[in-house]
Amino acid sequence: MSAKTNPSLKAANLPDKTIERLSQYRRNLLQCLAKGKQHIFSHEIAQIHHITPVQVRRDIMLIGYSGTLRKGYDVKELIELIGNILDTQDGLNAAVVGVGNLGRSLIGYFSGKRSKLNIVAGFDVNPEKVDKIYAGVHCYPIDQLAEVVERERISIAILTVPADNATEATEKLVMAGIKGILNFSPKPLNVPPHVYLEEIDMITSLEKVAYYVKKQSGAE
Amino acid sequence: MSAKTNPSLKAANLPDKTIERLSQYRRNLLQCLAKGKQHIFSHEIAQIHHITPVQVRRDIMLIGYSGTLRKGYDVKELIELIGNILDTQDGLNAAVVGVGNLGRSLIGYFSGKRSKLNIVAGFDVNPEKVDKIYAGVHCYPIDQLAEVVERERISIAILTVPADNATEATEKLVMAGIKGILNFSPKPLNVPPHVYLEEIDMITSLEKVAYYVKKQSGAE
DNA sequence: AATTTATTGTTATATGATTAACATTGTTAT
DNA sequence: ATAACAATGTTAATCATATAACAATAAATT
Repeated sequence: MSAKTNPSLKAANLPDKTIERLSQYRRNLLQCLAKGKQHIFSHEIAQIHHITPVQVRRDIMLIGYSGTLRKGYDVKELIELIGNILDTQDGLNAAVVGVGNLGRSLIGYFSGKRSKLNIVAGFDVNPEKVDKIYAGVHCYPIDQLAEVVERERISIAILTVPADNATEATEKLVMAGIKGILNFSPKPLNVPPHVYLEEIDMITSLEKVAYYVKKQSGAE
Repeated sequence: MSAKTNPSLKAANLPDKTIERLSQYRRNLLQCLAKGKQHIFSHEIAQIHHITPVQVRRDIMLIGYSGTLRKGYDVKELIELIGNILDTQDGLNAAVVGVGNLGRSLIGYFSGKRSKLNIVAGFDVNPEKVDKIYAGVHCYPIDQLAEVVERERISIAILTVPADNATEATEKLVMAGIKGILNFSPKPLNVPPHVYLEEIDMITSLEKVAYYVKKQSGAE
């Protein structure tokens, strides 16, 4: 592929926020497609996501796709193109580390949904959970982490252990060669630069809601 | 209170990201305090959270607090001041709507942790869950929502219902007078402008991790 | 055929957030 | 007492993101 015409090169530096929105666009585009909708306008996408049509068009521009005037974007093509950006050809495997309520909720959520992003293992310290199957996902003991990560080609970890175990678990994940971590624990984690870390801080999010509720309620 | 000296007025327009960080600072400051640490430098806070000391000082400046040279910030005072920003005097009550794995995980997480932000009720459509107690939280049927929200003075909803029920549940929440929603469902929700909406999109976050893992792994 | 309209695609501007630069000042060392 | 230092506090510059302005054009209308 020549550098000039390679669209993935153009997409090499997509803004972070655009990546997030592409994921969200795709989810809804899939629903549109399921409903038989073949074309969609930027303002329709915008309305669904409560953003401006310009933003939608800009995002789509950045991934190098073009719609047709007066007809909008071809839903199927757009989905495919977003897939080219977000997915790998062979898909990636993920593991849930910490099979508590949250971990099981995530397993249930993903099981069988995406073909390009699969949860293929769970890990837990609790012997009662080990070797059980949760929504089709086998739960292994933590000390088999390195072994299973290699065998199942797991590159992503979803960290849902209690705060006190988060640091230790992270070290093991890094040692095992994990490439990306989605951290739900409220502890700031230390990972080397080649491991991508994404945080979901539910407590902070809730406190933020509280802050804005307070603010709107005529302040103190 | 004069406008000039009222610190809450100054704090009226704190950046969104600062609010998030304040919540995170506080969590760790509480731990520091528990360990007996009475003073802390900006670079220490920064190291914990993997950000720059300048950012920390700037955030603290914005809330109108001052440390002492060579000694850093008084941990206790800083915690208190962050509390003034984030908390209300009497605290706020929250409800978990959708008592599945995710909902229960959140209930378990918060139960008895924060005095200023309490989960006081759960709601679910499943008759088997109704009137059960989860980690001290009573689960009500959805059709008692308005009633219980008023009685328990609930202003915040944590929405953890399946995607298909999210829109309907949101309407009911808005009708019931909820002031802020923390939405875990992957559906874009429609709320009037006086209701603050914060989204946690776990699927998008995971797809983002996948994207960056792909990107780092030598592309394609 | 000419004009209007509805839409996309792109460039320019504005806003928001982070980082850098630097000014300030107690404390320690000489 | 003076100088050097280690920290804070603030202003300025840079960077990222979103919004606004507008250019282009195919389709519909007259």
